[in-house]
Amino acid sequence: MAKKLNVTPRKQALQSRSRETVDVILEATARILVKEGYDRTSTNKIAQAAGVSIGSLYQYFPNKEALVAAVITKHTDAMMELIRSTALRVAQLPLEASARELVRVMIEAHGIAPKLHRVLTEQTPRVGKTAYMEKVDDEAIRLVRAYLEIHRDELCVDDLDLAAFIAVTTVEALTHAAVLRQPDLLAQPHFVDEVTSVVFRYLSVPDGKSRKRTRLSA
Amino acid sequence: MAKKLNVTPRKQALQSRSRETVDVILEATARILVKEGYDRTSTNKIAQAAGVSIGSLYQYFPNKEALVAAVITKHTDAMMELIRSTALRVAQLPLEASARELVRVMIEAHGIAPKLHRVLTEQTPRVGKTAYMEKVDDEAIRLVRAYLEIHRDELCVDDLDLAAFIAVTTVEALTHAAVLRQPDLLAQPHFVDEVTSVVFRYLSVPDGKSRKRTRLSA
Amino acid sequence: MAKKLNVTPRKQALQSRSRETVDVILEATARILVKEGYDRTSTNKIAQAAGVSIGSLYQYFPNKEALVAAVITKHTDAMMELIRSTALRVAQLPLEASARELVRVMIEAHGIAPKLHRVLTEQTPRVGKTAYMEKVDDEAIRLVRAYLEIHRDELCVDDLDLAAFIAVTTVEALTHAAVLRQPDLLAQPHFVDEVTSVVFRYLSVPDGKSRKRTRLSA
Amino acid sequence: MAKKLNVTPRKQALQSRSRETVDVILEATARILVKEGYDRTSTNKIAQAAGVSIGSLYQYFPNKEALVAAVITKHTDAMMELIRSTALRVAQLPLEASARELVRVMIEAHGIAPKLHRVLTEQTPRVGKTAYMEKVDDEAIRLVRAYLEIHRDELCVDDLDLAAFIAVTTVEALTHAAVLRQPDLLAQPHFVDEVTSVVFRYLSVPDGKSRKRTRLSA
DNA sequence: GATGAATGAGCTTTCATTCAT
DNA sequence: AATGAATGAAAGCTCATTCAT
Repeated sequence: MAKKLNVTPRKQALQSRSRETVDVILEATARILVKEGYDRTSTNKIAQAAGVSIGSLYQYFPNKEALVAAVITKHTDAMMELIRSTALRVAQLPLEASARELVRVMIEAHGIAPKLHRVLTEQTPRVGKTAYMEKVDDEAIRLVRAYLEIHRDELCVDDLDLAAFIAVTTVEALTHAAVLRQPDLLAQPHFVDEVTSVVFRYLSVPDGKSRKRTRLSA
Repeated sequence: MAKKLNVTPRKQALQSRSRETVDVILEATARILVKEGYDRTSTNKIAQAAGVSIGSLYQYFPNKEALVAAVITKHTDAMMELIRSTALRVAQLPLEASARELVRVMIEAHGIAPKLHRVLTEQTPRVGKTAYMEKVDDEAIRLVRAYLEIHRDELCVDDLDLAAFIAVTTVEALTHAAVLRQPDLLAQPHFVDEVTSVVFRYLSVPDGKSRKRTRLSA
Repeated sequence: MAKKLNVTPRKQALQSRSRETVDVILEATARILVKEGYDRTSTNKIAQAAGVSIGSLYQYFPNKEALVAAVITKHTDAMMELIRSTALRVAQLPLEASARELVRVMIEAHGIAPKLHRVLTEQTPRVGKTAYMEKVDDEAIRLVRAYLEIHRDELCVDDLDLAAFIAVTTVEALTHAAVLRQPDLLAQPHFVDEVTSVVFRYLSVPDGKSRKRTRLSA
Repeated sequence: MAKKLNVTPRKQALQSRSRETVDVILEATARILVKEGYDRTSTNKIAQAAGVSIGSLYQYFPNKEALVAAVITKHTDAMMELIRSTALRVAQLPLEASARELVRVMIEAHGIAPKLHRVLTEQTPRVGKTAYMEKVDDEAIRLVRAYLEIHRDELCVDDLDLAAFIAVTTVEALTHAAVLRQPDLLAQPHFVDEVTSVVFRYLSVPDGKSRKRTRLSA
């Protein structure tokens, strides 16, 4: 019943002229998504905003979804690049400092294109197999999982998969909510402190305790 | 630029027959939203699924947005009812138990109609001024804020607004992610423990410490 | 690869208003087909010619092919009605008279809407399973086959299936070619004589011969 | 109203390389016509199938119609070559043998590229002034007319124009129908016998009769 | 009130054709 | 000569919405 969607770009714009055209189109797509929202975004508006004929647009992208998918990929790639490079940098730092860096880079990543981020988050139907941000989260979880493995004895948690999931989801959610709903929070320096504290306290062995945290009473 | 939207239902539908029709329409709307996604949802499909003529549908709702808005209101009201009643119940409980109850009720609330929840979360453009879930979160934050006020001396946080925001956002995000992406997590009882732990450790005074948590070193 | 085409009409226009709309649309379709040819026929032109909105057109027909299919059905039905009623009438006539009637009715049938007939014949891609005229031919062959069965002993042919196929195809082709390419032929009365003669001489026992025609030497 | 069409190829392509390119393009056109049908045939697809840039294609053919016209010409030329050479060969043969040869060569001619033949027959709008096959038929009629002139005293028909028209149209139609709709008929040797019989009996003086056939009674 | 036929703006997409390189 | 990126008119079709019955 549901129309099958081919989300892969149409041809690999190799010449510099077409490379440029593709870029112009993607930038226009992002602009229109922000300005109009997903629903009111149309291929005609995109082509017009890009200063490109509708025919050219369709030479590179088979449909609207493919355009949005390309924008998503471009944007999540940018976010992931930041996160990955931070992950490398903090591998040897102690837990608290790393947590702080995780928070910092998440805020930075959400700051790349906050309005676009909002549209992609709130309105874009899942394209292909994965919703926007899921792949960012998934890779971030893998990176954090690896970090936790190395720092296992500073931790009071058993299930590292779960811990990584919780840490990343929490930081992502708080950052996300701050960016979208309380942008003034980001200015206050203790916002970073507090979010870091959430993660650090969750993961670390409390002072004067044994590594294994006593199970909370039910 | 953007078309002005009248999102209020058309008539109060006080008579019981009308009340019924409205319900039928809203249930059909939810069903179609789940089955087809926001984009492929059309008023004609809804009318057909509801067994109501398109004309009748427009007698009760002035446009498509109003339909979706009504579904959102209905669904968030149901969630809020759960949360509010829990809030009343736990007002006198100690912090940890309350946190646990907050987690529990959030999971419960997300379980009311998970597929609809997903569509409303991921695809529905903001209706009126507010995005779906924002009003749930906002009221939950107010309730938690009130609780924290009462329990202030069990806490190690200064800024109760921020603390409430963090607590609610975190629990909501973890619950949400679990429901949508890791539903098996919900079965494992220690998921609740862990999420409770995140909140409790963030808020509570660590053993053998003074109330005021020492600022984490940067 | 090839797009699947749904050629069935969309809804069964029961009310008299819609019945009328459907008729108007089909008449316009035939008109545009004749005026513009199949390729230049577009649903928009049809709607405009019908004095109907494009939306109304699509309420009854899912696509251009379905429109053309409906026109074909309507036209071939009209042809078949003529042919069938003639078949009934000539069942008891002797071979030559029947042949003459077959020729006559074929000319009549081709005269119903000769220009439309040309477009449907020459330009319309096969729709559904059967090309235009094939179903007419097929039923005509069945009718002639039945006739031959009854008049078997006036014939010099063995294979009645083949004989019916040859008789119908020949008459159809000659009529068709005359209508489309030599319309003046139709005015000359001996055209009917000659075509009748082709069929009659092929089928009938030559004077002074036994029923079984001697096989022509190879 | 209808766009004026220039159907003549663009340059004579006398150089051997150009000649080759033109051939490649025409073969690709035929291939695509068969594979996709006339409607879905596009110049871009043809260029791609030919391994030639769309620009080059337009260097040799001014538009799509010219391409199709060239394919038609090529194909009808091939058919006519066969028919013409047979006509030369049978000029001195008696009527029945000639008729048989006419049938045989028509079947052979229809077998040159049956799928292409079908597309050209059923879907291709008339190009220039003439429909596909009309020119084949017209020349075949001229050839048969000449034959009949020579063999006039073996015939029982007066109007040689009409007789030639009837003979050619009949054989063409039967062969055509057999190829397209009953290909198994072609395998049965008595199919040729029967078709020959149709023509021969129509044209020849019945045994024991005077040359002038008595007018069939109405 | 209820119905559903009708509307038409506007969307996605194709494709013959041009033209700068 | 060849290339293929670019063009844009125009096609097919959907769907929110209206309104005569």
